[in-house]
Amino acid sequence: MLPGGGRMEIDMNIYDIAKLSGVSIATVSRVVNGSPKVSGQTKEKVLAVMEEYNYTPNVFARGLGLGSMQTIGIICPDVSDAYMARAVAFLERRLKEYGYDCILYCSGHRQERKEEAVDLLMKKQIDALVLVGSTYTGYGDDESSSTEYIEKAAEKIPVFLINGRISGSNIYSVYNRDEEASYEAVSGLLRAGRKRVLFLTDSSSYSVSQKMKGYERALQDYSLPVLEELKLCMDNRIHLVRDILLSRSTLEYDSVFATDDALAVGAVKYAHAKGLKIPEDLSIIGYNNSEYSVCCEPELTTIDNTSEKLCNLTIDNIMKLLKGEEVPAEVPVKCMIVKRCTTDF
Amino acid sequence: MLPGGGRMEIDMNIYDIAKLSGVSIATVSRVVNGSPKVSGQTKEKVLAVMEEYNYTPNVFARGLGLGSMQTIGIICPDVSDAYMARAVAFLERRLKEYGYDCILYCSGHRQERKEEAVDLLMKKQIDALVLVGSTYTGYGDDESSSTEYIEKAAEKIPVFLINGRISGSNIYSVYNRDEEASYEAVSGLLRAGRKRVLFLTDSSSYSVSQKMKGYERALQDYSLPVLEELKLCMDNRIHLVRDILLSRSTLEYDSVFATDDALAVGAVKYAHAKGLKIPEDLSIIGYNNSEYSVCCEPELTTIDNTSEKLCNLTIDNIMKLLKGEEVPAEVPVKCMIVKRCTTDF
DNA sequence: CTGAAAGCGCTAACAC
DNA sequence: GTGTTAGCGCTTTCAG
Repeated sequence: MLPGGGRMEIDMNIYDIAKLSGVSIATVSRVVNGSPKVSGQTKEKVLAVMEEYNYTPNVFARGLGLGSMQTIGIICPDVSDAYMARAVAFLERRLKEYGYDCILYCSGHRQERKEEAVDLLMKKQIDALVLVGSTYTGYGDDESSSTEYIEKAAEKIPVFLINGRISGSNIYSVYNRDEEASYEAVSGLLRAGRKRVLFLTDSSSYSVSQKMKGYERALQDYSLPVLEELKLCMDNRIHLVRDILLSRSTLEYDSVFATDDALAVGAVKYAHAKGLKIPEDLSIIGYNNSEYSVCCEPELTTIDNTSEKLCNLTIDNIMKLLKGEEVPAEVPVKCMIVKRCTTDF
Repeated sequence: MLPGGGRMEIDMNIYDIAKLSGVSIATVSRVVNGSPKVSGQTKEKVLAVMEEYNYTPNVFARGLGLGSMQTIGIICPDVSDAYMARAVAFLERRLKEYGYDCILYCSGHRQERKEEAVDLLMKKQIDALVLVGSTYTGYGDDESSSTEYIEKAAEKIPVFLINGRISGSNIYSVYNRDEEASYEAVSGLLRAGRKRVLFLTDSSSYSVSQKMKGYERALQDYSLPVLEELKLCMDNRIHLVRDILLSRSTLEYDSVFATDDALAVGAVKYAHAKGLKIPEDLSIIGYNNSEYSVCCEPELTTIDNTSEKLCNLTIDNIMKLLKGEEVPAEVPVKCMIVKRCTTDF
């Protein structure tokens, strides 16, 4: 039974439209693709018929001929992470403006699954690949991390790294100057008299390694030792972080530099649980300038690494490249420290 | 110039593989699709060749024939929202396990853009459509909100609502019992002696309307008036909420019931700014049991509406349906109140 | 400017 | 079991 006044919604194909408008399928194809060599009259006629019957070209058939489906693959370790989510949301929105669809893959941090993600996405005949997060830079969770799979993908389609850095042909990196920002932040801590800075992270990635470099460089500049015991890695769930910190009761530190806001909030919770005053007894710095940083009490001093900026630069690159223009292989971006209440500098 | 020892990576097609393994394309197709009627020997031979040349069937050609690409469309208003992000991450992961890819669209809350999202996704020949969030239930930001576009999509492919509820053929809803949970929560507030409960929300959706119903029913059960001035709607950005609340200095209330944790945190920040004690001077309840709720100080009493549960039920439905099994059109799910520190009940 | 026809790579009847 | 063949719907030469 059909609804009252509704037209029967049967999918039409190019032949139907051609017949209905009294032209050949080639002509229909031309107007669909906006070819200039169609007379105004025919064009309008065809357009009218397409409109009337609500015709949509079949993407598969079109893809078969063209070998492209106006689709861009996005891979990130985990969209439920606030930083990733913001980046993906932003990418998706901008890319859609340009008429591209996004296929999303969450790969986690394991090498094997990252390779699989790239593999599967490549089979989808995507036009470009965007990798969000510096985990895709050979610093995965397991030793054997290699970026070969990315370089291989780049042989076929352009690969864009957001906050990652791989050099290779057809690979384009936009990343934060994390080393620099971390150096500044930790220096601030040391300048304010802190001696033992806990380095808190939740993964090992290029970005984390940069942050650690900055951390170590600052320590060295202040003639302080780099202590392995002061480097901790754990999942970035607030209560979990607090509890782990509480359990490590013999570990001494007067400040925390976290590679992610949620970790820093965990440290804040730890301070509360121990009755430590912030920033007097414990000074804390987060990373990402996420909503978490204004959620806790006191609010976090954090590093703003504006994923929007990285995303925008990347999208510019994508569009340029797809239009055949030249694009820079590497774009480093400066991050700013947002001073709030968990530090006294 | 080709890289040293690498094999030339030219895409092969089914004909190449057929030739190389000395069989017909039909046989290759059969082994690709795991057809049982292929002898073990031939199968292995073909498999070996496919492996050796790293053959991948062309998805377009396959899609053209099958009219499907093992792809499921996901639409949500905004992945950068914590609740959505969690749901999308979860869906993506589970769906991938079943061999489905996800195309993601963020539609915002405007009717026009929601219709566009569905439209565009339908053209991608997706096998099913998942709508995350109750905004897709005719309660969008503008008056003219209709769910006709969803019903129309459901004529072609099954549509699954996560935390939304539309009845119609080929539409399957899994949603929280928000009315009930809100009733319980607000009743708790009233039982503890609160008289003026601020209702804080960030959108108008089916879910919000249910929460409001529960709120109003509780009020009525305690013979308290439903005051329109105590219903506020604003973006769920923490500092923004705090500032708006501060600016509405004449508005009086002794408790807040928020439809989202971030809003509730905004209220916590407001209380801090005004020097109000929580929960003594201001009692606050959030919604979603997100990390925000354990991030602020004191930690939020909130309603756990476990998107995981809704997602799991939905995925079960999808898989059943795609296998031709029967599935329930509606599955209501109970939400629990997680009591933490911002209430005194 | 327009039409005819040859693919694109794969699936699924249908024969053998 | 295996091969042959006719599409799937569209793009794109190549003629006209």
